[in-house]
Amino acid sequence: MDARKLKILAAVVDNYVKTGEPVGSKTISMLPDIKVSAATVRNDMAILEELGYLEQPHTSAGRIPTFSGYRLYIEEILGQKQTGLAEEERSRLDAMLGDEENLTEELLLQSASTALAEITKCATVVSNFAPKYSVISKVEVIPTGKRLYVVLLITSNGKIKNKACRMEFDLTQEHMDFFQKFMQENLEGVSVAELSEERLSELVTAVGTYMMALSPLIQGICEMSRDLQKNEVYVTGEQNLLTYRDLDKSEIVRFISRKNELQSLLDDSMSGIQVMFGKEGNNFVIGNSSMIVSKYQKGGKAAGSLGVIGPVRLDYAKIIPYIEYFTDKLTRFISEQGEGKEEEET
Amino acid sequence: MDARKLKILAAVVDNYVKTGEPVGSKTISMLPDIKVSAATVRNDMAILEELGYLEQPHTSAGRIPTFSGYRLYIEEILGQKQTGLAEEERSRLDAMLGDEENLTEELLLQSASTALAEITKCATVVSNFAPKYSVISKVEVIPTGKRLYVVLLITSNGKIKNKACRMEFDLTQEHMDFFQKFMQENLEGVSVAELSEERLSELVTAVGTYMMALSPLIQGICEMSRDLQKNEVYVTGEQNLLTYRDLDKSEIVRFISRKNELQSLLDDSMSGIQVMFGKEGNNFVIGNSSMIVSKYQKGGKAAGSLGVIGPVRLDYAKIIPYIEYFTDKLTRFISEQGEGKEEEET
DNA sequence: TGTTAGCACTCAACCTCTCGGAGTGCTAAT
DNA sequence: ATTAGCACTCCGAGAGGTTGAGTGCTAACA
Repeated sequence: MDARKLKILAAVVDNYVKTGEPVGSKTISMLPDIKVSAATVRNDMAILEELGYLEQPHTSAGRIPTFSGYRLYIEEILGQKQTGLAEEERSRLDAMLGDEENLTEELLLQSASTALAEITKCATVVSNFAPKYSVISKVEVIPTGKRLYVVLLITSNGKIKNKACRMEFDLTQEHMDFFQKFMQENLEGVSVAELSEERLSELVTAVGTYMMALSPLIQGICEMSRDLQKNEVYVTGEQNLLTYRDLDKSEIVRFISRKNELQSLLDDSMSGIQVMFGKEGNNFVIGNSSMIVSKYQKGGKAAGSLGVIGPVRLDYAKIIPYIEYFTDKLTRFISEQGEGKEEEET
Repeated sequence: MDARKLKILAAVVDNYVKTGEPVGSKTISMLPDIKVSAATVRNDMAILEELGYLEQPHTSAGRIPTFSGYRLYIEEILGQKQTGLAEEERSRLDAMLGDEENLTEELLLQSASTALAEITKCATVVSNFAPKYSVISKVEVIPTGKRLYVVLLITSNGKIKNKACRMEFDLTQEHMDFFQKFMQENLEGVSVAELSEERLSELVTAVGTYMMALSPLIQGICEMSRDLQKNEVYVTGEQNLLTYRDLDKSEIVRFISRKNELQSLLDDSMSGIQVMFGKEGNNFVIGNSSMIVSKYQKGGKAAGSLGVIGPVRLDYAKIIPYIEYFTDKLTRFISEQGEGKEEEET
């Protein structure tokens, strides 16, 4: 695989991304940094096709990149890129994030993902790995109607969950005080990760038959803790996907309604930029789509990921730096925020 | 407008809804309850066209209903329908709502809207009018990080809002206790509707310069109260819209991203079934679409609405009873729930 | 041995033309 | 008032032809 072939591959990708049309040998031979004739390019393209990097939609059409072709191209880009973004681009991105007042991790994630969706005209995906170290900091019960109570669960990292529970009968103030005190004592400081069903059912038995009636509340806590342990995945800008002709509309629809399954693709295992192509195995994602994600960190560990989902035909050279910029920013922001918290937790 | 013309109009609508093709005179003349010949039907159709109820896509094609045609048709349906749903259909719908355990108004709304989306293959819209009579029942501040606090607002009808606020400096326990007590005293029992910006800024001044630093928290309450006063509008099943050929895809996309503007169409003014057609003035809705909504009630007043958005070409005769069934159910459910609450509030 | 010009070949895309059929409006008869 | 008959309109599907971009191969060339 000599340098010229790589150059030709890159030219095919660039051109195809730009125009959406198969790229012919003549087009490439006329590029400024290709010094050889169309015939030579043709020979090389035939070889690239044999190697599985290019393909022809039909005889007598130009070539388009295969998934492997894109992969190789992206590796090339990632290998040589060290330039990062121009100053003006960075400030443009910053402007899109909105004012820095009152910023929280969540808000930053949100604005980053909408900004990314707007720039790239793709759907963006954000996931927030359930922090292993967060602990319960508060449990509360609030009556909101006849035999209707809301249980509130607050974690050390500021997540608030609430759940309405219907009871068999009205609770007395005494009941509620007891429950709250009991839960506070038994759950405060308990890591969310440890909040298993068993642990809670232990509590139910500990609470005794007298308090049997409180089990809906405990059930509620159970459900909330399960939610808290789940990685959250949000997708924004799905509409953007509809504008691409090379994505199948009905697949997009299926994807949108099953997007929670994305979770399985986004765990905290890998780090750095990761590019996946649709329908290479994972058969719920959209065929002919690609997903670019990068992780952001918290205390040295992957804390979540941010990325885009779009057609395979994407301007990777532009989009990858954008995503990296945002995840870097998130990592930095969190570490600044985190300082105070770490102290608190020691 | 004699009975036969109405029958013919209805036949055109029925047929067009079923097939999507313009309907010709011959098709209609062969229907069992049309006793006249095709030529007669043609004459009547020409008159119906003159009256603006039918139109021709082009000469020498069949007729399709105009918006007015649909309107008239729907009025007819609404006029004569009193049958309601068959028992089996009702139980089918009930089954789709899931188990009745632990049901809240919100959950019921949610399951009704997903069920409706599934049955009708349309998008469904749900709005929850901000209840005018709900009052603040609890205010709370919880520290969640360095200079980071969450303010919690709970209303008498069980709505919980929370907002993270970044402060200039860390609050002492004393500060927090003061704030909480102060707010509790001044806001508890205050109707959400009265929670204007002015009222809150009065509080800020009342609190004095000493507590000036607490203004981010009060700001937070401000924002939450604004949210609480807003009618909530949710749309589900937008994907379904994409499957209709007679809706413009790009309009759907625009609609999805601007769906919060629906709010303006869904206020608590009217009640009963209401059918609107896209692009008859409201120019943000989807052209050639229709929206059927019905209101559900709480204490005799409209409390929210539930409906579907789909192509104009809808089986109104089926869908309208479905929607009515769900809104009736909601009204009933709420009034059962409400009993306890009303007592509480007196 | 790598590169290039030349040439025959392929195939999608586009245009044009034709033709059938569904449906109409009108008129005259019932 | 209703109907049969008839000439007319126009969409849409299909057939056929042309164009042009692009290819693979071969033979000549450095």
